[in-house]
Amino acid sequence: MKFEIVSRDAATGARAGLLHTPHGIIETPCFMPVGTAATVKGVTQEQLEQLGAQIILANTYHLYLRPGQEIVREMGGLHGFMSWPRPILTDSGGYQVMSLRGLGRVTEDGVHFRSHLDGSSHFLSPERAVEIQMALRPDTMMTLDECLEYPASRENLHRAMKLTGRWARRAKEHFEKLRCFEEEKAESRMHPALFGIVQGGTDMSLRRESAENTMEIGFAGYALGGLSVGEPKSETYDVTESTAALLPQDRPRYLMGVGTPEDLLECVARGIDMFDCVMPTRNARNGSVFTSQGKLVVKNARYARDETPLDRACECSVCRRYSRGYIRHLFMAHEILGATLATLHNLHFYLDTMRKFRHAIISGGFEKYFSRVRAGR
RNA sequence: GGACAGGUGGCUGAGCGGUCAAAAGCAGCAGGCUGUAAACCUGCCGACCCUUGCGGUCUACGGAGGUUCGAAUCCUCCCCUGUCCA
Repeated sequence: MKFEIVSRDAATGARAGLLHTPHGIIETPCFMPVGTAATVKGVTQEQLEQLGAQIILANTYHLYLRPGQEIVREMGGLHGFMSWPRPILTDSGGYQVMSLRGLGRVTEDGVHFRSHLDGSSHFLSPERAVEIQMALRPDTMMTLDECLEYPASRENLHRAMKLTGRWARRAKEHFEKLRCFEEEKAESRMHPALFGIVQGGTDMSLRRESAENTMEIGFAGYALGGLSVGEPKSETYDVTESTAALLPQDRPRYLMGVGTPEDLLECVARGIDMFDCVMPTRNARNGSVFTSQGKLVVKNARYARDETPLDRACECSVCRRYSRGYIRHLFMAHEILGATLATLHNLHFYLDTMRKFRHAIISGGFEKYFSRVRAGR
């Protein structure tokens, strides 16, 4: 997977690049909407294309449980299955180790867990995660990692980081084996790329060790995991900056699960190329939208008679046509369209924000942009 | 006209002598959401006051009386609603 850097900001770590994938070229920095169950909740694939989403996420754990990776494989992989022509990144299920921790048990081999759907027992290993993802056929897949909640003891962080490292090596080896097998059978010329994940919490010595180990194994791209799990913002930014600086210049850097619009700006400035987060979609469904003036809880009573759009400065299809008063009504009436309109707006806001960052990096105005936006807060 | 059943906070609806400003749900108000067990979750939800405390005062379980130290809860009368019988 080729990654070219098109432009670097002179004053910050920000960079603009092009990531070549089997399903097209992604302009970075980029935001990837989250579509866990092979759907970005509330919007259609056509709408995602119109919004300019270049790449979306899907989830190994969730798709393994339902409908099962074999069904997805038979139906043309994720791209055929969900009729999405652009790139897809699949997460490995590492996040579910944390979010569903009550249902799982981590061992050296992998994760034993009970399905949150029906309680049935399952086992996910680094090799298994690779196999499932190979069947899902994304453009980019992730190694299985262990993601810990904040706060975690240094001892536990160390253990999880070392385990993630051993899992990364196993995943890489299995991935290479499967790839060779595919090549022998001439099944595919367009292989997914595998990204490794750096763990270590907010402890920089652990982060450094994890980064060095992950780089030694060698991946097409490097992700920072285990951030924005409850730690103070300053720590998130410091760890991101210091860890990004350790990673190869010529590989994409992916900050997993982050974040707010503010987080995106701060972390683009620290050299991150890729982001994903459920915030724009989940918050939208819960009646809260992002605007150029900050967060707006559109379901609040104060907007009942508000004829203005969600964001006056926004040019999205929702803001061009619908009022806050109408959208609030849809939420109060539990009409599904409310969630869709808010999601369309939020995704536009996120995607447009990233496009602006990229444009600023390329045109040489990123630092000015960065300072202005920071000063505006 | 008669026989039952019933009238409780915006709604539905528990409570059936004190621990009741009154369960629960809904509605309403607000907050939270960061690699999605999330169209979810949490808090508030009679009024007023303050030293904001498992604080005080007032008003409140159809109406008016009564019994009782004490009544949404028991008694009497009245009003209203529903079902059934004439």
